[in-house]
Amino acid sequence: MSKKITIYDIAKKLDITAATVSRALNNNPKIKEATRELVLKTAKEMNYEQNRLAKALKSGKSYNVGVIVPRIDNNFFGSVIRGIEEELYPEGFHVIICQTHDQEDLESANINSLLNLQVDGILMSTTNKKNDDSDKFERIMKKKIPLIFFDRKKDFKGVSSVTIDDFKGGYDATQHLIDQGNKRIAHLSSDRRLEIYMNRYLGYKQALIDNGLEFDERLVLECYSKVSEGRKMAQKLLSMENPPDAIFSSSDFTALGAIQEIKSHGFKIPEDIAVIGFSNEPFTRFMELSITSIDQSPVEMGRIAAKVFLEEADNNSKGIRSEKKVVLEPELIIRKSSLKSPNLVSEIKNN
Amino acid sequence: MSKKITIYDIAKKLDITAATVSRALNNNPKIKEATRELVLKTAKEMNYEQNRLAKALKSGKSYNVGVIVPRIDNNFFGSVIRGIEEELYPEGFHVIICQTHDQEDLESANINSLLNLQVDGILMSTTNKKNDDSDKFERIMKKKIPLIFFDRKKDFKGVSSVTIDDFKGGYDATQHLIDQGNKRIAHLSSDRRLEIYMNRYLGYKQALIDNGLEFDERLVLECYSKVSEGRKMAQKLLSMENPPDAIFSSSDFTALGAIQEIKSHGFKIPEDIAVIGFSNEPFTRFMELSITSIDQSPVEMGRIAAKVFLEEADNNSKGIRSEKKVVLEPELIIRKSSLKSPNLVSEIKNN
DNA sequence: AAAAAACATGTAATCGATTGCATTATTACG
DNA sequence: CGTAATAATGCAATCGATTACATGTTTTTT
Repeated sequence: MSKKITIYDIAKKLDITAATVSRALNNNPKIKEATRELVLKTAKEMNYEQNRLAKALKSGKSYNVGVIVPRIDNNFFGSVIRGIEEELYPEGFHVIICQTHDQEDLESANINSLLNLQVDGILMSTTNKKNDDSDKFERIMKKKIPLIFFDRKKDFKGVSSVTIDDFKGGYDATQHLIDQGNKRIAHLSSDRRLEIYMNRYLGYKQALIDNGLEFDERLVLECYSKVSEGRKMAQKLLSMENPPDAIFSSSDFTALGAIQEIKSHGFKIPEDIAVIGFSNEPFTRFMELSITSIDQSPVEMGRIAAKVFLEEADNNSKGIRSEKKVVLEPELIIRKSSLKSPNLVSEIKNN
Repeated sequence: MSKKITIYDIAKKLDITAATVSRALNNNPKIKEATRELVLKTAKEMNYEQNRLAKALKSGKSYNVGVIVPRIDNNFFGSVIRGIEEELYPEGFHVIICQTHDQEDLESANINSLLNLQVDGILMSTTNKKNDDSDKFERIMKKKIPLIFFDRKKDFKGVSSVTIDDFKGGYDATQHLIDQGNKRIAHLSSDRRLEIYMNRYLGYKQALIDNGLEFDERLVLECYSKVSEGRKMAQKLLSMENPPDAIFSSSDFTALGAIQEIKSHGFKIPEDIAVIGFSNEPFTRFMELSITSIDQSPVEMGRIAAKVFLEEADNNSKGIRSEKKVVLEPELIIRKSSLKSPNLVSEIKNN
């Protein structure tokens, strides 16, 4: 039965006002020490718990932040969310999760839905590909609540973002393949209307150019980030009159598919064809033929995104507008799938 | 600037009362059709959005549910949450995520925190191991909001749960190993104060007994669910005077560690030692030496947990108390790490 | 000891939406 | 056409906490 105890109940019991109780509980300096202690003690005795909805309604702050991702059952996004949650929880914020499944209409719906909930901020990895469709983001900005992009960002003035340097990731991966003696390097890309894929592609291209290698349009294929797609693409590459000697994939999953396909054709990895993925998914290091990949430090990304949010929320309350673009360094994790020089094998990290 | 539009703004504009506006927006039948339409139209024009906090305060329902898991950057829990989110979102509920990191004090803190938020229900996979420490759960039950356990449950009267039949999982895995001709089967267990691990262990034991095999206490080792621990345990097993010919691990990660260790000693899998894991983590099927495992259909588990919550919330409002214990069937996914009979190799599913 | 200053508490409005009850407008019917 | 019945709307309280402002109380100062 135990009904909810409110400050009025405490007030009645002590024969004082709810206002006094509220102040006592909030450490308002105008309250006599004795009163405060009495209130605190009574509150504990009566098992009082603040109604956060009421507080939120009054203050306009819900102490909830919305996080929108394509999907959560995925190591990368799961890890980012973990970082966000861990950073925000100690500050009293709660994290509300929404998934878009890469559908733009769901993304809009999620945004509306979160705004209705009066979230204090939105952290998201967008799935938005059209440039003209920025209304939904403007709705957030109009509400004056912080909007922070992570990984998949959109460029707006006044909007912060935390990303990794995808260009450098693509560049480093390609440079590594070149250093290993590969000359004809293919690239498995993905929807380049998303900045991340475009930048990985551009990094790849630049590395080729900087090293005086030919950039062959036909060696760049676009596909979804799925194992099966990787297999298909590898098949295409293998059937070319002049197949590549290495593949830089913008996804670990397509890299895996490519590896499976290449092996099934009797080719050796990395000797015949070297392969590099992107994201450093857990399985890349678990494989017997471990896969070289680019680590994006997702937990760190989440933590930083959360910190940026906290800063902005703070600035916001002071009327300051801020914009922060954090770019993290990608880390090339060299593993067996790309390392030809036997004298370097010992350098392979086991994790 | 655009301040938030409330029903009062609409009321003022139309020269009617907020009450009428509220009723019109809520399709109250007492409102004249013309008025309703006018209100709806005006609301749209003015870009009205309901303040869910106010509604929640008044109704006592927040349309938020809390989900507590050990961690979210883990395929299993990520997938369960995905299922929960997908089921609840269309019903207007939002999912608030909390992580316990397997620390019981954090679990308590999370529960308190969610209760303060006035969540309408809590879905959780407990990390609680002590039997006496049920106060925190009772706090939830006292609040009369649905509490649903998934995967790692606690048994309380009136509390629902969605789990898989871990006993059967353990039994099936062991039976499969026996069917493959193994006689000395070890078991890598984990903290058996948690029902799931206890049940997997019991299933393993029962299968041995049912098949007339000796149950050797020394072949049961307990460790954390980590790759490194799996290696350690495998080392122990290999150094026995009479090592096992198969290992059933209650975790895919320890299974992987064991496989790595076994291979490094020059033994063949599954010929010398067969290995089975538990959870069907993505990497188990990606490996070249794919790992046999038990699938727990996590997304489904999440969906069902969410459905049970919805039912209970509904019952609750009708004053009905309900309790539902759903037990899902585990599925043995046979892969290379356990399949000795060459004539069956073709049966291995590729996914 | 009176006035001023400092301190502690009370009063009442507010956040935005909902809802039982009262009131008014409309329709129906004899 | 008057009145009962019904439909539509208004009034005001409520959910629980916060807070500017008013009021009351104690302490300090001279």
